[in-house]
Amino acid sequence: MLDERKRQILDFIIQDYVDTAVPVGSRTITRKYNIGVSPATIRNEMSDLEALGYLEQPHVSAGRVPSVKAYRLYVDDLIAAGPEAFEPDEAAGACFSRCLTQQEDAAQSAAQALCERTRMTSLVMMPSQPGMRISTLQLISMPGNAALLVLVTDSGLVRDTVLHVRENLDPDALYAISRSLTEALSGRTVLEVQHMLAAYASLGGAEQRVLDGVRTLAAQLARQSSEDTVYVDGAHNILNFPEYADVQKARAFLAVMEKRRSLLDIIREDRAPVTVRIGEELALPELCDCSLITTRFGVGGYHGLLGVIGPVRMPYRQTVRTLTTISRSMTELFSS
Amino acid sequence: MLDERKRQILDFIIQDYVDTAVPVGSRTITRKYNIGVSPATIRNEMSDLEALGYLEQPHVSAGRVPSVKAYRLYVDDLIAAGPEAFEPDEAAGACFSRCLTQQEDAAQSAAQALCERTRMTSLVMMPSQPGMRISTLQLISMPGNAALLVLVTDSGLVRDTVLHVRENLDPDALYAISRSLTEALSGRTVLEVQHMLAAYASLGGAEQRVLDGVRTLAAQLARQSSEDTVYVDGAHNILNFPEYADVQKARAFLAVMEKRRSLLDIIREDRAPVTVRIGEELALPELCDCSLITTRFGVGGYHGLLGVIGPVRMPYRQTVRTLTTISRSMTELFSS
DNA sequence: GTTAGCACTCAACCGCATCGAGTGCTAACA
DNA sequence: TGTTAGCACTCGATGCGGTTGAGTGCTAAC
Repeated sequence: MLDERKRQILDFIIQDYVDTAVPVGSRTITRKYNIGVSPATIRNEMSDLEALGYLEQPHVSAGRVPSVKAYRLYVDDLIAAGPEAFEPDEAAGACFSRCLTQQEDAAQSAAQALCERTRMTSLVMMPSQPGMRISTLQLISMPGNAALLVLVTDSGLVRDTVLHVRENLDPDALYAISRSLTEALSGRTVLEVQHMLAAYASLGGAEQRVLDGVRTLAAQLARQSSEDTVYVDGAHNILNFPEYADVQKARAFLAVMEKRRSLLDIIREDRAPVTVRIGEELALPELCDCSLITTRFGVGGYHGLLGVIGPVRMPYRQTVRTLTTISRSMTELFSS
Repeated sequence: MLDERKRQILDFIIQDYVDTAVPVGSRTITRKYNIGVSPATIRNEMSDLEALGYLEQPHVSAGRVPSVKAYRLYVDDLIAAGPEAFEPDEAAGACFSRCLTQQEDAAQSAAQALCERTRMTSLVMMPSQPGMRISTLQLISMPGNAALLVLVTDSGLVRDTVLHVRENLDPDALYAISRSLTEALSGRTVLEVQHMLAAYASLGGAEQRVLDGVRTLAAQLARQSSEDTVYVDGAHNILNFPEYADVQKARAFLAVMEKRRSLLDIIREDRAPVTVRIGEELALPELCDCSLITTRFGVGGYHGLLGVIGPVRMPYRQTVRTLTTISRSMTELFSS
């Protein structure tokens, strides 16, 4: 399609524009990248590239800017080699703490590491886990006539709540109750438990408190088991980019990041190891100057997504490296 | 000091400027607030108010803007009546969920409610709790050769971590270990526990894992017990104000909100039920266009702070109402 | 196929005039 | 003595024309 030189010039333009955010002129290219031809030749090539749809001119006396089609070409080449081709990003790996024991902590740590390293906006999607089952229930005595109810699921999720009881129960009694609760409910899905307990709505007394607590936690988990959750971090980093020097645009961007709903709708179906959406491909007017890269992590039945959102003019190669590195760490974490 | 009419004019100017963010001219006042004198008279009064330091002129042909001294006068009057004088802000109360069982959740919910209602930036400070003691330790069996270690302190804080053990321990055995752990460590401060366990650094095996887990949790709590923690929410709301239409300024603001350190240094010592800091009184150049209102909550030995940060031109009365309302809810929550 | 030369375009910048909101001052009035 | 109408003045905001300079497309020569 494109001959060698055109391709090289296009790559130079992408590279330069990603670095500087300034439209690239023919002289800039001859000066920065010694390519052995004069600006006039470059101009001819650039004119061809524009005719082919790879370049755009903001106005006639400005340099050229890569089009979405150009980024697409560049990115397709980049990821064609497969995620294995990316050498790990040590610095990103170092940001990510490996001694995390719970899903939520891991998701947040991954989001943090991603935006620490990329200086863009990161997102982590933990997929819904339908059919989540209860593994253990345990009551723990607390100071001040209270007890902590802890619920553990088969997938390793933990939720707790404080119950206020009238009399101070001794640990052995709490343990006995815990055992019978676990026996009664272990292996059931959180939805089943919710329905089962709806029947005991008016026992009264301490028993009622305990069952209400179980139901509350089951309800929380039921929501989690049916809804994908997204963590977003570093949304304010968008202010660092000249593309969002306009406060109105920045606000619109932040609003989208906050709602999360539309973000979820976009990424939910991603199945490829690496997916890149560029500019209008995102199909959200607020994000038309943005690109979104997502990678999958997880093993077996459990798959989540990591993503980075930044300006269309982003360092794709480096960002994919960072993402795949953190993805691998997450996969390791979840497979142990 | 100020005669009745001067005072009224000053209040009008503050009110109008808070609403519109536009310097207030003499004709605006006669038009909007029927005060029964001509613009010329207002001008004379405004000239006096400027000489007294209550008004400022951005430039000679603009209207007047209230000075920090004017806001100070206004605010001092406002809070002189004491926090009881503020009728509760029902709408704010409705944003705040009362069925929260843990400190962290409550703090976050309060921060959310505050910025939901004020559309500004909210902060919640939970003070350090030196001498925090361990109340209960409990191991709970988890699927996949793991155990959850839960630590409860005398102040009701809960921390947990997942331990990976080689063999799958049965619940009774875990309970027995929990009881002896609790017996050994209950009543000790988290610092003591940290030091005690440093001695057992190389037992090896499952025992080691458990002790390491306890030490990790104790270390987390030790940090929390010695450091005040601040929750910040809605920092991006600053973009809604024309004062921060400049992206550079907005970024500087967000950076301060992120670091938290300097925020903490400012509010840490607040003891009054309501404290208001206006503009330069905050002594941070990044916040020179901001005001900060804090209120105390809590009972007995436990006192935290709620705060709202917004432009100097903020609706002080309404904001104090919202803050005192949420403060009261928090106090109720903590006294139960 | 490449390149030097040249006319052309257009955003950015600057200076200048205009406009209008708002002021301070003065003199007249109640 | 306090209030007000009138008026000159100030100065930011807006708009306009000219200049500059980066960058282009085209043409002709190599």
